[in-house]
Amino acid sequence: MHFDVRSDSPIPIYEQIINQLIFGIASGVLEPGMSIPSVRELAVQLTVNPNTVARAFQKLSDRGVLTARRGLGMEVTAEAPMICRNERQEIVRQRIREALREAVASALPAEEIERLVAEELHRVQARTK
Amino acid sequence: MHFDVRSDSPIPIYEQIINQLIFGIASGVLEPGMSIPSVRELAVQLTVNPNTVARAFQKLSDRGVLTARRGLGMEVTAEAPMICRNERQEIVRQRIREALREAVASALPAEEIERLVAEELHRVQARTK
Amino acid sequence: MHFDVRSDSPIPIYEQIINQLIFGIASGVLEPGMSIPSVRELAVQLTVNPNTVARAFQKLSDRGVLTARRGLGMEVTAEAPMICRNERQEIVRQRIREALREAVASALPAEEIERLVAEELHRVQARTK
Amino acid sequence: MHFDVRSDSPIPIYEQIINQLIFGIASGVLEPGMSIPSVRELAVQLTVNPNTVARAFQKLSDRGVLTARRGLGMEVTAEAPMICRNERQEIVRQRIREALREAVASALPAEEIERLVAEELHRVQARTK
DNA sequence: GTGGTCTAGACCACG
DNA sequence: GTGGTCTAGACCACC
Repeated sequence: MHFDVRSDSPIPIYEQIINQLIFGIASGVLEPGMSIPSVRELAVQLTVNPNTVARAFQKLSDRGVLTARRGLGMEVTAEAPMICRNERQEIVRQRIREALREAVASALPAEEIERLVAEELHRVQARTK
Repeated sequence: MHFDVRSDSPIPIYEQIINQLIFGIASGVLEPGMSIPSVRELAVQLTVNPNTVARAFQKLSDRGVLTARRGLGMEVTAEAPMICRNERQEIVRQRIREALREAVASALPAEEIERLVAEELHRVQARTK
Repeated sequence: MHFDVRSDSPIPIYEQIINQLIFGIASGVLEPGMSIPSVRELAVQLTVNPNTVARAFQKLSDRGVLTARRGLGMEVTAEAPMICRNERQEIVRQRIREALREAVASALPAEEIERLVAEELHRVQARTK
Repeated sequence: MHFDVRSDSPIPIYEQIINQLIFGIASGVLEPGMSIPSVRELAVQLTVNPNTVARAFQKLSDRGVLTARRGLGMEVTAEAPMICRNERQEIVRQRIREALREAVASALPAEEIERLVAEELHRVQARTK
C-alpha cells in the first residue's frame, strides 16, 4: 500500500496516516484479518517518528478499525470496512466542501470556480493514470 | 467588509484573516488608500487578541499588500490589487487541488468524486444566493 | 533650508528633524538670532504632524539650541553654533561607526567593504553636485 | 556562532537576530542542514524573550532561509546561502549609504567626511584583529 | 525536547 | 487614537 505524507501540510501527520489507512481499508486494499505494517516499519517508510505512527494506530484502535494482536502487530477488524467506507466519504466530502466554501467566499466568479475545479479534477485524475 | 474566523479550523486564525483581506482586496471591496479596520477594532469584532490581528497585518505588510501609516493605521498599497488577485487564485486553486488529490487518493470511484463535487458546488452556491 | 524626512526609516521623524536643524546651524545656514520656520509651517512643508515638529523644537530648546520668543516663534541661540558643530560631528561619526561595525560583523572581506564604501561615497557625492 | 544584540539600538532586536543569522549563513559559518540553536536556547543566550527569537526565525522561514523540522528545530535551507549572500551585501550597502547620505546632508566638508570614514574604518578593523 | 499559535498586557513613537 | 516591539506564559502537535 502506498502512503503519502506531507510534512508541510497544516493537517497533523498522524491524521494524514489515519486517513490513508481508512482509505486503504475502505477501498479493500487492506482487508479484515490482514496485519498492517508495524509501527517501526511504517515509520521508516514514511521517514516519520515512530511515536507519530503509533498515535495513528492508537486512534484507529480506539475507533474499532484496528485491533492489537499481542506480539503480532495490528490487525484490521471485521467491522473496519463498513466503518471506513462511511468515514471515507465524510472525510472527502468535508474537504471538498471546505475548499468550495472558501472559493465562494473569495468572490471569484462562479464560472472561474467551475473552471478551476474542472482543471484540477482533470489534472489530478491524469496524474494517477 | 465581513470577516468570518473559525477558531476550530486547522488553519491559523492569523492566516484566515490574511486570506480574507486578500479576498477583499482582490474583489475590490477594499481599495488602495486606507479603509482597513484598525488592529484593535478588528480584534474586538473577531473576538480575537489584538496581537493575532497585528500578526496578519504585519505579514501582509511584509508582502507589500499593506503599509503602515504611523498613527493613522494600515493602508492598502497601490500594487495590492494586482498581488491579491494573483494570490487569491493560487489560494483557491491550491485548496481545491488538495481536496481533489485526497479524494482521488481515497480510491473513491471517479464518478462518485464528480458527484460529490457537483453536489457540494451546488450546495455552496445555493447558500450564498 | 532644505529638509528631507523619511517616514520609513527606523529613526523617529522628530529625531530626523532635530538632526537636520543641528546640521543647518552647524553649517551656518541658520544663524543665531534668526527665527526658524514655525511649527505649522514646517509641519506643512514636511507633511508631518505638527506635534512631531513641536517635539523636535522642544528637545532642541531643552538642549539650549533654540529658545522660544513669545509670540515670535523659535530663535537660534547664541551658543547654538558651538553646540551644533560638536553634535554634528558626533552624530555623523556615530552613524558611520555603526555602519562599518555592522559591515565588519557581516564577515564581508575587507576589500569588499572598502569597495562598497568608496562606491557609495562616490555615489552620494555625485548626487549632491 | 556568536550573537550580539543591543537592546538600546533603534533596530528591533528580532531584526538584529535576522541580520546576524543572514551574516552567519552568508559567511558559511552556518551551512545547509541543521545547526541553528533552538528558540529557547538562543533566547537564554541573548537574555531575550523566546517569542522575540521565534519572530526572527519565523520571518527567515517566510523568506525561505530557514525551514522548521517539527520537533527537531530549524534547518538552514539549500537555497539559503545564495539568498543570504545577496541580502548581506544589500544590508551592508544600505546601511553605509544611509550613513554617508547623512554625512553629506550635514554639510561637513568632503575631506572631513573622508577623514572620518577612514578613521572609523581603521578603528573598526583594528578591533577585530 | 522542538517550533507554532494564541492570549494578555506593557511601553514606545507617532498623529 | 494608531501600529510596532517586547515580555510572560499558556497550550498544541510533533520528535
